[in-house]
Amino acid sequence: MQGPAGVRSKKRITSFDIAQFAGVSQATVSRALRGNPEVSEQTRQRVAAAAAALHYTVDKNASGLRGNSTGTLALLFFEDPTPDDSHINPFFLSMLGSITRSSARYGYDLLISFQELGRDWHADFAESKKADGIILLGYGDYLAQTPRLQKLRAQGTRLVSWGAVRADQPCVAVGCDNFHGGRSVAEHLLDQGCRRIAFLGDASHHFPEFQERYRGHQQALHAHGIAADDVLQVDAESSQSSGQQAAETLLARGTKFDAIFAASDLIAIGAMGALSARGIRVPDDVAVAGFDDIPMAGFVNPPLTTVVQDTQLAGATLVESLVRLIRNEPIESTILPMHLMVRRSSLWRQASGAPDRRRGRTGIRR
Amino acid sequence: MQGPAGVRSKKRITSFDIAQFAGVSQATVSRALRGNPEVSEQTRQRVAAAAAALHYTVDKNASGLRGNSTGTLALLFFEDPTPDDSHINPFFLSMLGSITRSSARYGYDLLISFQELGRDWHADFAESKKADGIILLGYGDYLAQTPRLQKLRAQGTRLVSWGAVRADQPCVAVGCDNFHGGRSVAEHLLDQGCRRIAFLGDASHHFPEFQERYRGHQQALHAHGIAADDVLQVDAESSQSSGQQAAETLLARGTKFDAIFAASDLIAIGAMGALSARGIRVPDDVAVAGFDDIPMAGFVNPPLTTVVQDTQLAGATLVESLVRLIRNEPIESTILPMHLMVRRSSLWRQASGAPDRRRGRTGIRR
DNA sequence: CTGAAAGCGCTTACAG
DNA sequence: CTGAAAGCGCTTACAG
Repeated sequence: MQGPAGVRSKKRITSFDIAQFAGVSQATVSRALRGNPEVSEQTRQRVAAAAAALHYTVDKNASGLRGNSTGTLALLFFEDPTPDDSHINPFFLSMLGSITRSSARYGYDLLISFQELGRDWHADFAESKKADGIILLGYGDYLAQTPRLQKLRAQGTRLVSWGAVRADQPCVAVGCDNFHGGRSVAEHLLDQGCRRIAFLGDASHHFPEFQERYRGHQQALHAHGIAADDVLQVDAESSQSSGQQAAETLLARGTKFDAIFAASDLIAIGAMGALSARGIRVPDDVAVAGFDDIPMAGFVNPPLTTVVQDTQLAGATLVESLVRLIRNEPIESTILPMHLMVRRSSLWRQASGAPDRRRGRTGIRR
Repeated sequence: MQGPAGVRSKKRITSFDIAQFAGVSQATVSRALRGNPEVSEQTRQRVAAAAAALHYTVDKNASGLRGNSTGTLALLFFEDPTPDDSHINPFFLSMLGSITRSSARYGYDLLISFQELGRDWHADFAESKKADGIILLGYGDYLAQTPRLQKLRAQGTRLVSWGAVRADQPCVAVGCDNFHGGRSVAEHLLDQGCRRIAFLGDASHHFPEFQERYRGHQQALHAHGIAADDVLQVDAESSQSSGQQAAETLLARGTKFDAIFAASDLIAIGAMGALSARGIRVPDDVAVAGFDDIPMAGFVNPPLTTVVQDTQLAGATLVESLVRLIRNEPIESTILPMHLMVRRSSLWRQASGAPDRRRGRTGIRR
């Protein structure tokens, strides 16, 4: 259905054709098209006109082979290997659009690839010269990746990662202010009168973003003279099913709690499902808040209070950082601001009129 | 932060290094690594071992330049130029994951790019040899694209589009069964007792997918002896704001309606917002159904009845079709099955106990 | 400011 | 089954 097998109807147009058409040498065509300032404006325009007339575009492969850049950025999504080909975290999905647009704005193509965290991904992209630089995206155990990142960096590979920003980062990172995000969620829940706030999310150093959110949470508690209680923290990774399990684990512990701060919206939504299955009402019995503001967050019932990360800005910053790295311009890691978005799921005090409910009580009701 | 400016620490390893290491010629290395069957198994293994030992990967640019394939597929998202850098249609987003995975499975990299429908996109990808084939994704006015597609096809460009599958298609297409999807929605609404079913969506030939859905809708009405009423059709494109506007237009017409069949979930969600703002209850006053089953659909209130398209299968089929095209294997357009997912938003008859409500009535209440 | 020439790292006829 | 050689279409020193 696509024309004779293996036959392209036209011979490829090359820079030599443009040279002939414009009456200059092939080398000049190349210079003119690359915007080399040594080329005279008049020549540049003649070449540009010839290229347009013949619908010429520079061959990416030849250009990439001869020069030292490919004009391509690689976006690597890291996922834990899920058996069930499941959906991508919607938060990352919404960053994808902005990363793509930003790449285009800088004149780069974007190669995307899903990687399992365990796999030998480092060789592939930089070394086979598929891309000039790499953006790393994904929650995950960054600690396990550190040696690889350091090796890559030593080889001169340009890479920027999304996530936790810390001093010992093996590469330039862009992330949002997880600490203050976590603190503002906890403060908000405390303002609602909640006192026994559970935290659902792996708060170990294996998940530095969650860990920062938890640190913010703890600081807010501390400022209110409340001691953190380990029984209120349950590990979870960022998925609905993990959130559901974590909530069930929490319920099984039989401890009292009046709020849940979930380390991500997916965890929060999973947890709300578990609560609802037990007949526990949100926010009347338990206030719930998440993190990320995925598109779904405003549509669940009740709408989810969460922390908004500006994915547009995040994507743009990632790309800009990487481009600067490629151009050998100075660049530092960036912490982006976030803000709390209060929706109904966390309005606990308002949910009940009774002032006595402001004190700790059992979140578990039947 | 990434090592000395512009300096890569190692000299690039080439196929000549592997040749020397394995004690064969460079040509043999190339053949062995490409899986050329002429190479003896013993040699192939020695080369593979050498490549692994030296962490060698074939240079994509050189390979792409010399050979006639790039090992890359391009995914082009078409969007109407939205001024507000807004979010991508979640339906397409969820196909992205499956397309990426499928590409990897066939050994292709995936280049993605957002394109404005009006722009001169055709030259870029095929002609600059960035990709061996192109996947076109997006709702949009395909009719306006037909000449371009035909030109591309004449040039031997491999391309596969998602969307309407019709005889006069200018390229191989993969799409879901929009006609039967539309019919099953309408039948379901009729089963609920609805008789005046509005259709929100551009049903012209400019939006062939919506048009097919509308055709299915009309056929179901016809089978029930109901004449289609133009006053019940309002144009909308696939966005929440457009859906909201369309619902407002419908309400402004002052005509009676007891159900809305929205041509996409985003339209449906926008319409539900408009209804809710007027105090019209869903599904009690007006039943609503959508199309696509975006992740949000199950979370809106009330949960949205919709048509499920299998995005996993869709992505896999798109990639498989394109790969077959590239390999010059015979390939036809594919229509994928879909199924109705009934949720609460359409349970109109059940919503009210009164049997007399089964007949036409005003959807507009205050 | 422009041209002639080298060469990036492969793939693939062409021989043998 | 394997090797020597040509050449894909560029970019960029090197001259002038």
